[in-house]
Amino acid sequence: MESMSGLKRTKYCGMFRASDIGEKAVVFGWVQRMRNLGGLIFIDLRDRTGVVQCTFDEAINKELFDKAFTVRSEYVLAVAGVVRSRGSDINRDKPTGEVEILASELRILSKAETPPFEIVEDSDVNDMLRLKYRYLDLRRPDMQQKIALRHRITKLARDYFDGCGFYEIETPMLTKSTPEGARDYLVPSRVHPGKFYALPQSPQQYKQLLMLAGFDRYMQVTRCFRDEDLRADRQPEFTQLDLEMSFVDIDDVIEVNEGFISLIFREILNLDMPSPFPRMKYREAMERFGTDKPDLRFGYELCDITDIVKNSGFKVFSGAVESGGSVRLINVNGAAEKISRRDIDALGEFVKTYRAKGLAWIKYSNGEVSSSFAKFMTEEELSEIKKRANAKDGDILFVVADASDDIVFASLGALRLECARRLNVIDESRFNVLWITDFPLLEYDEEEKRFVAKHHPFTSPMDEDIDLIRENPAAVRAKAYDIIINGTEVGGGSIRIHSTELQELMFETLGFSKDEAHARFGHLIEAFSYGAPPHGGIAYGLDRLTMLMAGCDSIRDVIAFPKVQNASEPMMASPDYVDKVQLDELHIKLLTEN
RNA sequence: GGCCCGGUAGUUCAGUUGGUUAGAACGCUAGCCUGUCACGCUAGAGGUCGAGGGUUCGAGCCCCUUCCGGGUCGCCA
Repeated sequence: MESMSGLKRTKYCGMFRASDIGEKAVVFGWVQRMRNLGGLIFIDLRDRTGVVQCTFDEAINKELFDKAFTVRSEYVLAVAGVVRSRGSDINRDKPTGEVEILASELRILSKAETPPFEIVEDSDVNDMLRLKYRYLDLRRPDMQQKIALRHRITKLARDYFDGCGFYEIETPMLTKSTPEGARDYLVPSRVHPGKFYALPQSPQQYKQLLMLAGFDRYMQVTRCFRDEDLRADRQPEFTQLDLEMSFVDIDDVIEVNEGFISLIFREILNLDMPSPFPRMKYREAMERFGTDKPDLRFGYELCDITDIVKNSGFKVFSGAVESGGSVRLINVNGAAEKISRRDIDALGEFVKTYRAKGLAWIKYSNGEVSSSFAKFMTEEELSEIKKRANAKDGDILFVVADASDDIVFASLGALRLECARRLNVIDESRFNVLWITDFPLLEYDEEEKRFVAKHHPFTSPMDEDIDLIRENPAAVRAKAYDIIINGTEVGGGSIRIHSTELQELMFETLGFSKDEAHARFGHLIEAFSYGAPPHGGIAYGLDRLTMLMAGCDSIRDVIAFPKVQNASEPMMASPDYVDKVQLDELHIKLLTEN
């Protein structure tokens, strides 16, 4: 091990260009690769900006050459020398390919074991191994770029919202468990035996209280915690870009945020996102795409044929209608020849995961019709279906019938995406952004036999729907909006309730007694009584936004130290057992033996 | 909690109806090589086939259990 003392970096490795020829250079970095040609050694030295080639010539300096010979991959080096041209041997694939550093000094600052996997771009290594050695995985250039991209998004966010008059204000991590919503991560209290803090699922109540406090505009880049199962786009701890504004209605929030989204796409991806962004009502999104986060980069829209088949001889269809459900289809245009019977069977299994009972289909191919259900239908019904679906020769239609609209929507919405993926019809270079608005305020929960808030209990109903709350809660629309990019919900927000009366009515509708409501949310209700401005906001999933902009399939790729499916973290090996002394101090007794 | 997919050398993978000594590429080690840049050439080392049990004359392959990972449904106000 040698000291770096006396050396000062002149430039990052990836920054050397022809204009630097003749300059003295000092670089620090990791050995990407060594090429020994016998008498001539090239070492590619890597830092976060890229690689630069360092050259060691036996004929020029035998001692230095011999030292370079001992270098291995991932050693940490300091190299001093002179930048020189590579003459005719330039490498056009690398930004630094025209030059090299002819070394006059080499210091080995740290040796390295052979890493468990190669540190190269786009390496295809088992996730568990990558995460166990995440510090090595993060050395890979593509990972460095993703983390850098994330930094740029947060930096632009802070600057942009600062320019719009937002204050960045921190809210507590140790807070209180909330009755509704996701499971909380709990933190035991040493000083209060038997009591627990909860880590925030979101700073929702705090940011509303900041509006009542008169800060007018607030933003925060903050960690949130939800103890639920993981997905490719869900981690137990994740980062929200959280905003709240006073004296605003829906359009005011949307306008500020369209400015932000346009800015980051322009600055980072050099893409123009013309605002205003399209808006679609929740009901339309469900009817056309079967989901409240539609990907509009392709067609295959849903089509309702309930009225056509309600009296048909096919009991699967007519029965579903009789039970109050619906029959809908998607037309996978031009795919009749590309989807085999085996594929259809697989897609049938696919929709069953969404609780559909089966998948009916009809194929128009070379003037012939084949179908799983045509024999039960009249010619008239079949021609009506074809007409409604706008089907042509070469198309295949998939039909789902169910007594529950939710199941029809969920399965066809997912099937639509699955077909698009299988047929590779999505233009991945495009970004499709839109707002979904007019969400229902409430949903009926069959298990709890009561209405629950679709968004959260502080969401304001539409002004014109307030009177409906008592007589027809299901029909009340919320002042809520989600921003969807490429079929991913990257943000959501709402205008909040700011009157005590309306908030109490809301709690009443959700089935809380007055006492319960005050026990759980008394602080908020009381706060509203001291002068609350109309306010609303939005929260972005920063991980998801970064994932989309980085072109990744999982948010784990844009989180430095993510967790795996069982919510553990392989590198630190968390969670872990703790000492009994620690537990005693926290007044905790385990039910299971360690 | 359910369903689907996967686990073979350091890494990524192949491995035939169950049949001799489990292979390839990359990486690694050593030697040669002065213009490479995925350097080249030569040689070599490297395997509890995730774990446990079973069937069989014989299991990487078949069966059971289990662990781990990925995706997903439920869940995620």
